[in-house]
Amino acid sequence: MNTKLPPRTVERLSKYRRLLDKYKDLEEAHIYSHKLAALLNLTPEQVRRDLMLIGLTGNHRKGYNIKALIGQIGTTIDRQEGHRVALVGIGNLGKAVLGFIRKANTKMDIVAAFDIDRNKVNTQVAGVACYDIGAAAQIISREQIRIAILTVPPEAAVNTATLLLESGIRGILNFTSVHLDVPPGIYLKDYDIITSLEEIGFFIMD
Amino acid sequence: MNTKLPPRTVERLSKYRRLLDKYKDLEEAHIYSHKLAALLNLTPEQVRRDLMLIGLTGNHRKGYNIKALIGQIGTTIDRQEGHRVALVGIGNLGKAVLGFIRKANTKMDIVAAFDIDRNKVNTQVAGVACYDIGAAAQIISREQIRIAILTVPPEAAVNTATLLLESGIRGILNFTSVHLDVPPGIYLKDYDIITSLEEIGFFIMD
DNA sequence: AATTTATTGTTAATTTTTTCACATTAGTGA
DNA sequence: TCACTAATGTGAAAAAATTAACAATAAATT
Repeated sequence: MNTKLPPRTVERLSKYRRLLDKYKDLEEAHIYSHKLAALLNLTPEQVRRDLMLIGLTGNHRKGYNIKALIGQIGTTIDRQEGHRVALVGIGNLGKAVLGFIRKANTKMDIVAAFDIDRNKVNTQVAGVACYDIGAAAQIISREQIRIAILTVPPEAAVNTATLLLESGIRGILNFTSVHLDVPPGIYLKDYDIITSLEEIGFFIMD
Repeated sequence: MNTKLPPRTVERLSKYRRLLDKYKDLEEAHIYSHKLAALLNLTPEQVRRDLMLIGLTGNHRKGYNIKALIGQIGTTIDRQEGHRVALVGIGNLGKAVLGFIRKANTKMDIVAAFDIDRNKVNTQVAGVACYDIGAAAQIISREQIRIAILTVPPEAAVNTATLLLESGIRGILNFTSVHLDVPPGIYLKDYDIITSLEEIGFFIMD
């Protein structure tokens, strides 16, 4: 588990696996770098380099063994015991995230969800126990949760994030479009829909 | 409107504006590159270079004028007439996207939504007219929509995307985690929640 | 068994992006 | 008015990421 992999490579490895997961029981046992590249709008060189970086070696004639590839990506980017994740904010976006993860066959397990809505607290949402945000510190600690997905309304973002960090969260996927100030050692990843859209707007030619 | 801006710069410009939009009527009239950098986890040099690239010039003593900054980013990355956008797939994620855009004060206007659910078709969802996906070609052409946000279930992704492209869509923001094959000239941007999570999982230290 | 072919593995070159370093400069205050 | 301070603006250097190029090679073919 080499922490020196470039972030872009880690992202692509995750994508290779997710794509090939669909292929693994069907079709061919092997795949060429150029095929994989075409399926993900990358170059074959990039694919080969990524696989080289995780010490995976292909067959000069048949390409890469799909199961070996999935396995090697797993031993590289997964933690053996998986990751225990909290979903914080069970609105439309939160529910959508639950749906994605449930289908995805990943080592990321959502083991608790938090909200302030009394109608949601103490129920199950898509099979996940939902707690009041006030219980977050206790549950996160008890359940040893290290990653949080933040899908609360923007006005709640900063306070909620502070609470999460105090509770032992080490990584946050922040969908709130609010800037979060996190101390060193915490891995924060922001995603902002508007930014993505505006980028598309700029680059489409008219 | 210089099409030669690096994609990263365009992303950051969008973020500067979104952040400063909140500041523009309050507080100071100016902001320093180091302040802006701190607010977005960037370096001051990066901020200054980005602003330099769009021809914006600051005051050596006061920093950058916030309104001028917002204005200049707008003339650089916005199309004057705005962008007409379709939301395709009105599930949880689709509704969440609607919410974000409604709040965001952006030039991206969602002017139509599509679904196959009879309960949604011919209603308004968050103020947006909802049509049957079968009417997409007609509506997209009539409304001159150029950008689509794809939030349909994965099994519908490829066919829906094909339909969109045939209808004149030039840019797609794809949330389906399904690979889309698009011809040159079409700007495709993928976002995959699982990939983001797995990246966090890899980089948090334990 | 030798030849051909198409692919991998990897070094080198290139391009892109970020950071450094510092001259320039607008305002401050002695 | 004249230094002083704390910014900006930007060329140059460095780092990161991608792409090109091609030797090595595994299988298929003759």
